[in-house]
Amino acid sequence: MAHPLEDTLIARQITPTPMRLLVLDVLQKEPTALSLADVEQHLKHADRITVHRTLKTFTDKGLVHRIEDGSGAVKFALCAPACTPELHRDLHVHFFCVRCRETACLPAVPVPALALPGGYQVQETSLVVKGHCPRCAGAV
Amino acid sequence: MAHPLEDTLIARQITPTPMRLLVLDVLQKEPTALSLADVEQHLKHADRITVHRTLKTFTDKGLVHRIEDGSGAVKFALCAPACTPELHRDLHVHFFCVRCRETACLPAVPVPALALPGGYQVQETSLVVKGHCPRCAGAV
DNA sequence: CCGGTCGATGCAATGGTATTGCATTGTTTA
DNA sequence: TAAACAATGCAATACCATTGCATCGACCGG
Repeated sequence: MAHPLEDTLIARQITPTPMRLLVLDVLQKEPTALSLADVEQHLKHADRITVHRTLKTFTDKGLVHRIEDGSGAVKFALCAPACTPELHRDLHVHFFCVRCRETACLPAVPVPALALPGGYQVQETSLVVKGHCPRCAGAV
Repeated sequence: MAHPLEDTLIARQITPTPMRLLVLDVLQKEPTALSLADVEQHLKHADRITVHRTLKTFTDKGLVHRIEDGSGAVKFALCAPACTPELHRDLHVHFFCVRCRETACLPAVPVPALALPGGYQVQETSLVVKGHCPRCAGAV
């Protein structure tokens, strides 16, 4: 089809706008998770607040997921197609490199099932591994 | 012994001071992890920056561990005695209740071993589960 | 064609948390 | 006693996230 980016937004019930297409494009091209400031830097002429609200919209609609990697800033990455706003199905591990401060999604490593004590109602699980990524580990 | 709090600090090579003993006392008495603001609130007359540096000292010495639970503020909780500044041995799951915003350590739930792709050098693993704690789940 | 409504955008301003600089206090040590 | 050092406290700063408000533009009914 002619406009795959637009279709991606429409499938999530997000009105396609130029700004949203730009943000989505950046997210699709980057292999790592991006913070608000990262996206802003890719789109030199974009307003910070608008990007912020765009990412919030994407998150609410289940298009991207938030990653709190401990870097101080929340990062965002595209969700798997099976994810919905209500249920985040794409439970994978995130790796935060303390050297280059990049956060990578590791879809091949699922979050293992946990046996919590009784009474806890789980909504979401976040598993972040910190260390050196292959590139930085080799460069030391 | 007469001063178990002092001995705890000395064992970690931390000079005991009144302020540090107070902070340690608060951490020991609270069952949940505490943020900087939480500790500050327990110690009405304590300076925020001093508490901050006290917690930083404790973290550096391996007495407490940092928990980034996504609440926006970093929280702190006492480590197991086996932990050292170099190696954090007490790898357990943390539970963040989205209702009361309290973070609990779940020592009974260890972090499972992960099979990461080759090349990654792991330093630290953080597993935070979000949802409703037993108290809040029952109160709904 | 016109006016109204609504969503999206952009600027300004605010709030909260973490952090640093510097002066002061207090304790140890020569 | 004086110097040295650690700990403390105040002031100021930086950074990220968020909200309020005004504007723009598309869509819709009349």
